[in-house]
Amino acid sequence: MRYHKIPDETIRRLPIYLRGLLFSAEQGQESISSRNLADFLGINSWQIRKDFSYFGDFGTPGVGYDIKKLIKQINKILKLRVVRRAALVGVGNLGLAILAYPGFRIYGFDIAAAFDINPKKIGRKIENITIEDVSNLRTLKKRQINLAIITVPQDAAQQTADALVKAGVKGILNFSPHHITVPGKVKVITIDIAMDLARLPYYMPAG
Amino acid sequence: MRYHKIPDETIRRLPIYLRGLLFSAEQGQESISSRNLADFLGINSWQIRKDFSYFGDFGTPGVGYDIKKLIKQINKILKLRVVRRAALVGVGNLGLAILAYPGFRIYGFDIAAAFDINPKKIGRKIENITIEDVSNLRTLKKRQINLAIITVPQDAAQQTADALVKAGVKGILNFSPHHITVPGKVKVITIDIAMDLARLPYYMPAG
DNA sequence: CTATGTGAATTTATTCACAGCA
DNA sequence: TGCTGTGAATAAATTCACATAG
Repeated sequence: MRYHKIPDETIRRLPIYLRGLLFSAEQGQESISSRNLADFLGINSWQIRKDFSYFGDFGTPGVGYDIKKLIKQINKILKLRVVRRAALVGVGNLGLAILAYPGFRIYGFDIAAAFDINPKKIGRKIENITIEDVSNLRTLKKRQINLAIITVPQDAAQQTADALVKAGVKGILNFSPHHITVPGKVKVITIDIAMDLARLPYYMPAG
Repeated sequence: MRYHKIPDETIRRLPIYLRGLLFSAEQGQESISSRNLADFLGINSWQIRKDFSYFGDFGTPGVGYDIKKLIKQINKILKLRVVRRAALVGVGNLGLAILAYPGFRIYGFDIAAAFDINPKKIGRKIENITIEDVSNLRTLKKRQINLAIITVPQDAAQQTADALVKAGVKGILNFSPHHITVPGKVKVITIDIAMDLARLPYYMPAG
């Protein structure tokens, strides 16, 4: 299996592994067994071993996996080795929460700019970032920002995406609960934070 | 295929369909073809037809699907027909954003209570909800709240979950980027809003 | 002629079971 | 003995192609 393409589902799990490995590294551990990592993350150990087997040799039988090497390799696969600058568009409640959310840093992301359409918000400084008018979006290319997070109301999502694509953005994380259409070169991941709640009752015992 | 179990992946997509169907209904449409729904949601039309085929007969060849019937049926499957009351624990930035987020209502959720550990926040009123001390969590059972949303810092996630389970909660949407362990009867869905961003670079063209 | 509904084919992912190494 | 790594087996999901109904 060594030289096969890494399955999409494995790619989806890599950030989860990364989180667990970074935590273990922080604790001073140097290696971890698939079993221990499994318990910590709530994933099966054979799933972890299988996933890791798609790339390289990081484990020592009887001991476990070399944490540092594994972190390095996962970062390489996910192309996270360089710090990536991202722009946030829409500084409403959700936008504010994302600006303040510490979790982006551990994956190497730096939210470097924030935009809004509301004149009252423009110029305000949040988390060391000065909010700019959306008309400034076209400066993103020069500023070497090619990732964006959309947190605008859903009826503004598509036009925001259009402006971002025009500004040279190549990846969009869309928190507006609305599908957006972009040229094939641009990758979009859409998240509706309410949607996951919607399938919780299905899995809950009757009552 | 009519009488088979609905695949988990289909269940995951049902809330997406619901969103599209509710939008179409709002526009005054009475039926919609798999193709139109597909374009709107960014999903393949054959995937939609296959998914719908797992339950009942809602389509008319040459016309499309009956929107109202379909909404009713999806709500029934997801057990969303009754308004469900949910509690939110952790009124930080993300918690505030979720309290203000309108998207929960369309799936029939009502965030009916909010809790925090910080005495300065307790008693404050946000979106018509008075923030209570976490020690009040044990009143949830009496108040018939059996769903909860966790937005506390990650080191407090497990103990929050424990308190929720003790209070009779049966489903948890966990926004703390940390796996939590609960008895088998309780369903947990964990979301890390940064994690999805982490796999964006992998799918982006080089540059 | 348009659009559903579904068996069958294909692809993809998960799970198992165990050989082999430290 | 403990834990990795991986072929093989199983399961699940996607995609196709087309018969069928309005």
